[in-house]
Amino acid sequence: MSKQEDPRLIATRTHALDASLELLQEEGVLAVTHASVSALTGISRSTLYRHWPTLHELRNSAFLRAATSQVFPPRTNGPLRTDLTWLLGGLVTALNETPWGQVAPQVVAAAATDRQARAVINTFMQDRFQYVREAFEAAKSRGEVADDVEVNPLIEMVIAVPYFRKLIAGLPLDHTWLENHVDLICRLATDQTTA
Amino acid sequence: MSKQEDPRLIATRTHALDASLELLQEEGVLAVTHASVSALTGISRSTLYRHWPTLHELRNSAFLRAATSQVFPPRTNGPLRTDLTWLLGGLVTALNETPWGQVAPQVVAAAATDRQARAVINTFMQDRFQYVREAFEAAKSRGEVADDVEVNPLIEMVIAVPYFRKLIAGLPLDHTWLENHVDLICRLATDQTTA
DNA sequence: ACCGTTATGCAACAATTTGTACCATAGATT
DNA sequence: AATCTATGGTACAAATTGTTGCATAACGGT
Repeated sequence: MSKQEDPRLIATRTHALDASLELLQEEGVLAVTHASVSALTGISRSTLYRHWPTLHELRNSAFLRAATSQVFPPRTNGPLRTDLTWLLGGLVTALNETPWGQVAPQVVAAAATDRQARAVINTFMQDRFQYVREAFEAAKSRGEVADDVEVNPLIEMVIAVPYFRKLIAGLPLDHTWLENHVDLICRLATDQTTA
Repeated sequence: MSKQEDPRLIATRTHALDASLELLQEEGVLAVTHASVSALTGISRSTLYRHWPTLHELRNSAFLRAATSQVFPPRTNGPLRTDLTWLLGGLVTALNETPWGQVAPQVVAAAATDRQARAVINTFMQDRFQYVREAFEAAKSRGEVADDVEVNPLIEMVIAVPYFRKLIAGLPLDHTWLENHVDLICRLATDQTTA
């Protein structure tokens, strides 16, 4: 049998990453160091170095935690408009009210030079894409969307705009915007004049 | 008469920022320090501290230089499709082949906690938005786009998707994609069934 | 061409940060 | 109870960061 892990290992990892995430949100990546996490948790610096030998690993662990801390279930039953509103509502909530909204831009920046950070973003995005894709496929199988409609660009649009608004342009994600956005996407998806 | 600025000031600023930009691209924001710039340029550390007393100022100067180093002229004569293709072509080139593509994500990350960096992004984006807006307005005055079409969400879509692909999703910006993207936008803009 | 002004370079320095090693102790597993 | 194993504490070397004083070189005006 695989032997259980020492509860002390789990405890320090958990506490340390909690603190890292907090620092990440409030003061940015630069504030996440072995020293600062030690000060915030009471865990000794040497212990932290044992768990995460390099700063890179410590920060990437924090990134990963931020990315996985907010999952919500997709939905593909209702009409396309309802499904998209649901999915985007979840994304909006995640960006507005969970650590991910604060942390994502920093992971994005890290991803420009760090392949581990890039991997965090990629897997996270693939999941998001998959959810939206399922909504479109379901709409196709219900006949709500024509079979020959290319969904890839639509999926991108669905997700790109909220991320752009929040991370890059610094614009708010409110209910009015959401309705409008879903409207546009649905028009593109159900327009029969597609080439 | 306003006396000229000491050429030595200009020279050090120029050389230092050139080097900062280089470091920014190749090794990320963290690599931009008074010490590293000094090593790369030969300018003494103390001189750099005189010009940029804090690390913040040094890095923000580098950000600003990256943001302003690539301007290209807008165009509003041809049909909407042509104008948009032109504008997006410029953006794609900027993101693919100028420092901005490498630097932008780092400015975005900094903007999450630093108001100066946020300002750099904002002014930069406002210019971009303005260019695209002018293209749509011109199309309206030509009667190519109905007067009651809301352009703001369209402008956002035009710009959001390439930024998302490049900075966040890590996807390529090629010619095929560009054509496709312009197609979708034009369909939204010229569709007369708008509510 | 000269002279006061100003920017730069150099060196030395304190303070902080970063990473490593060692040892004693507390907790976990058998 | 005995043996591992993880943690905490300390001390330490090395690198980094920011400051200061002074000599030198370059500039601008006369």
